[in-house]
Amino acid sequence: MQREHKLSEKYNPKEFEDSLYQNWERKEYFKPSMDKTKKPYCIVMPPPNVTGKLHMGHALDGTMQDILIRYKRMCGYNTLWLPGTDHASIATEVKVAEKIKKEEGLTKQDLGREKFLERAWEWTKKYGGTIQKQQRKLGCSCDWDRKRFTLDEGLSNAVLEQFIKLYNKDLIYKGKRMINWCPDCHSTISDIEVEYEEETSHLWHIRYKIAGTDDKYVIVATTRPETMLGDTAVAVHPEDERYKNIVGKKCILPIINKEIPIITDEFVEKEFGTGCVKVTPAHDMNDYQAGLRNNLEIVEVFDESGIMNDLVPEYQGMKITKAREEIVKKLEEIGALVKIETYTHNVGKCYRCHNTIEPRISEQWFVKMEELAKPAIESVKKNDIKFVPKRYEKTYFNWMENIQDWCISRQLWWGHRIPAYYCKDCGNIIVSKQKPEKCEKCSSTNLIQDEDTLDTWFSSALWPYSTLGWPEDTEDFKTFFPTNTLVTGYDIIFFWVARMIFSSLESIGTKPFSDILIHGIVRDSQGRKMSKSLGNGIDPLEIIEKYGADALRFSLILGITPGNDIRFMPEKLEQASNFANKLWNAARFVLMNLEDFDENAKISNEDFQEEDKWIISKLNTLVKEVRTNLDNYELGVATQKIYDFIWNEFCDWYIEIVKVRLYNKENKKSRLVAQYTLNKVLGDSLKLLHPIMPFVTEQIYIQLYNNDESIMISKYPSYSETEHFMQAEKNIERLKEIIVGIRNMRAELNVPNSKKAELIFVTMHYKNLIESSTEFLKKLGFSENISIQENKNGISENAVSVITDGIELYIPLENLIDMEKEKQRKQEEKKKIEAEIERASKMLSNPGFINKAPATKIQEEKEKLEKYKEMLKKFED
RNA sequence: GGUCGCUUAGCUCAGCUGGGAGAGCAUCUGCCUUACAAGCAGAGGGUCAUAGGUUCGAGCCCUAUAGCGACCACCA
Repeated sequence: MQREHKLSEKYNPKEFEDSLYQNWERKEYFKPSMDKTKKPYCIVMPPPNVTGKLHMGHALDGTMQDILIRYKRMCGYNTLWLPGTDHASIATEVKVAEKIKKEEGLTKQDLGREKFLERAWEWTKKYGGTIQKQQRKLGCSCDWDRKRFTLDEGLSNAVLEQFIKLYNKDLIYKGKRMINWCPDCHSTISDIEVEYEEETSHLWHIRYKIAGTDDKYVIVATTRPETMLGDTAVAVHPEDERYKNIVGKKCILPIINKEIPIITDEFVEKEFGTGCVKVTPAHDMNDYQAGLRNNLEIVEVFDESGIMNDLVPEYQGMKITKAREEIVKKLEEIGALVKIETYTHNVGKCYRCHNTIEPRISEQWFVKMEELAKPAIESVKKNDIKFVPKRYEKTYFNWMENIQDWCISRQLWWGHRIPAYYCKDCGNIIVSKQKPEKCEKCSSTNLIQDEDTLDTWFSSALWPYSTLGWPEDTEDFKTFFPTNTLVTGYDIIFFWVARMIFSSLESIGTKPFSDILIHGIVRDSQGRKMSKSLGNGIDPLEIIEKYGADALRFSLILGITPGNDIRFMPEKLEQASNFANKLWNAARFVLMNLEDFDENAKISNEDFQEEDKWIISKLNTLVKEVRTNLDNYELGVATQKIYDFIWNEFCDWYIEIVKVRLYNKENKKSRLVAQYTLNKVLGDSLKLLHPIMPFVTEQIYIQLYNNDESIMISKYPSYSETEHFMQAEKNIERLKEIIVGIRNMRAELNVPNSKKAELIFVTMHYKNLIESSTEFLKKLGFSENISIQENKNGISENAVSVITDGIELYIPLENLIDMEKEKQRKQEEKKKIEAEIERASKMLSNPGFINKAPATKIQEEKEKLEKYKEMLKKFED
């Protein structure tokens, strides 16, 4: 059969990446087979923000997942990779509000809830598909028909179901607590959404007069003088001798001249400031706790927008910052300000808008964490769920073991509205999926729903099962849950991973996934985090445009270790793209020489020449190792090994060795076997590489096998005992050594490759091997004739020698070289061997080594010593 | 304050359960050898942060120290 290939002369990913992808999608290769006889394997994709754009982090995340899913698919699993997006409540709401403000000059409130949500949906519909288009560009083989969105009907139902379940079990409650309030987003945020930033400010020392005295004072130090209006005590450490005498007395709050008690509490640090703390339970987390312990009154100073309330009319209506200035000024006037120190401390900021967080007391919905955390810790402890790398377990435990209740209500509109209804008449709370007809208690129909929505992570926490159809008992859910691998960055272990675990354990009773593959973040070439403000972000789409998706994927994966950050180096892209190019050209060569290849020809082991067995055996070992690496999530090493094999073994050696056979059309059998081997090795290499570089491999594969079957549904190569040829591996390695020796010698003695020279081999053991390899030895050894003899008889004293274990090679080059240089070279070689002998003998003469080292190791060293001794003799002959 | 990670060639990083230090880029020397100059063939370059310890043997295990980084906690 005549074959021809259609690979263009230059590797150009743009020519084929998109069309291959469309073809895969059209043929529904991304869909699970739902074949019951196959083992299921499922990855649920971490949902990016619905209106987001693909960044490098997504690219890394997507590539890793795609490698795993493609690998498992080729291994015969019934695979599902389920994609989707998150509504990202605050992020989206802020963006939409900004747009409306900019375009129409209206605020959210002007527009009203209903209208605002309409706009948000419009926005979502407009930008919602962007990231998925981009993931397609990257080659992600997700089943797009199953894509989910956290605000979909099904998922929203799951959210309600979960909420009600937890509420009925008393695991969700409404309570008045101190929460983190973002005055700008006008909403609560959870503890982990607060980011602490260092800020240089002041420490104001203020004196409070002790009641009943004229000249006795207590001095407190504070970073927030404006909250002093809400002070309801001053606290000192119980063991602080300095203040023993005033404890239990009262002091007078300046400005409002109110008497407040002086109390003791353990939370006060004696060494800090003056050792006296003003306690403002309404506006500080610690003070709040201290207030609870000491039964202190709670006095609020400002409202939810950060505006001073009517506590002191003078400051009413001021912003916090303004009030601070005014109050400091006032304190100075009345002589209560003792000193101002410059002070650097951490200030809590909103992770979204980066404005200062105000701790406030407010009535909110919480998830009770204590009970939920226990099984979540347990399942990781007993390895039911495994972190890769393992060290992240510690991070997880640390957090889970110290977890606080989770504030889940948000004063936002874009999200799942809390399914709680309040009876206006009797105050009863009814939690139900739909608005009840009437109050269960008083039968009033005057019911209103809670205004708040849920934390976006509440719905994300259900993602692994809500996307599969839960609470319905769907086919997908039955087949794929619990899912297998979760791939995500360490930055969302708390936000997301931990919450998925306890949510699933609680409401379904099983883990949501078995393995958690954690990766780091992609940094810029200087190691900085990529960020909008720095403008150092690299757009994966630009990279794909320039280098192709394969190169991007390869550069992100090669040589990485799980859980470590990676630096994005443009040089690495060059490497990746060069590799694709190398493979492309190798494929062109193979295809060129396969034009008359008979695929149906029967080849048996006896037909192979030594080099065929060598490469097949090498490939066989590679297959075994790569499978193990991929099974253990060592994507970086697996990639490195495939790269090394294709470039350094297959291209650099096998193809070069086999050229002679391909060009000699006389010896049909030899040529056919070479063709067979090329075909097989290239084909299997493509398969091995396919999960990492899906596009080039497919493009070549189609040409190689000249049919319609896609590489992505082909069988991943597996190790075969019958393809293991130890002796052939050793033999070819020996010949490689000889050839490298010749090349070295020529380079060092400046013998141009165009000067052909005779090769005289002296060997007993490798006679047959060399005889059967003369053709390629001539080519790679820059020679036109080769002779083999069993001893050195008749060889010129001045012939250049290359000595290896078991083979001596003499090359009569006397007329072409500087004999002085050759002598030096020989001396160097000899020295190296002597050094080896010394090393081995030293080891073997060490009684400790002989007594304690494993026998195999000792034997190995003995053999080496013998070998080098033998070689040294050859030098001295 | 606590936890974790990193420190290996000029640069960016690999190095699995301890058994002769690797890659890519950069540098230097030769090559347009009919798949590939995005290439081929060679070369140089490392007391594996420091100091101890365990071991016959340590880049790898243990202890301490230093520098860098991340996360958690939050002393007002």
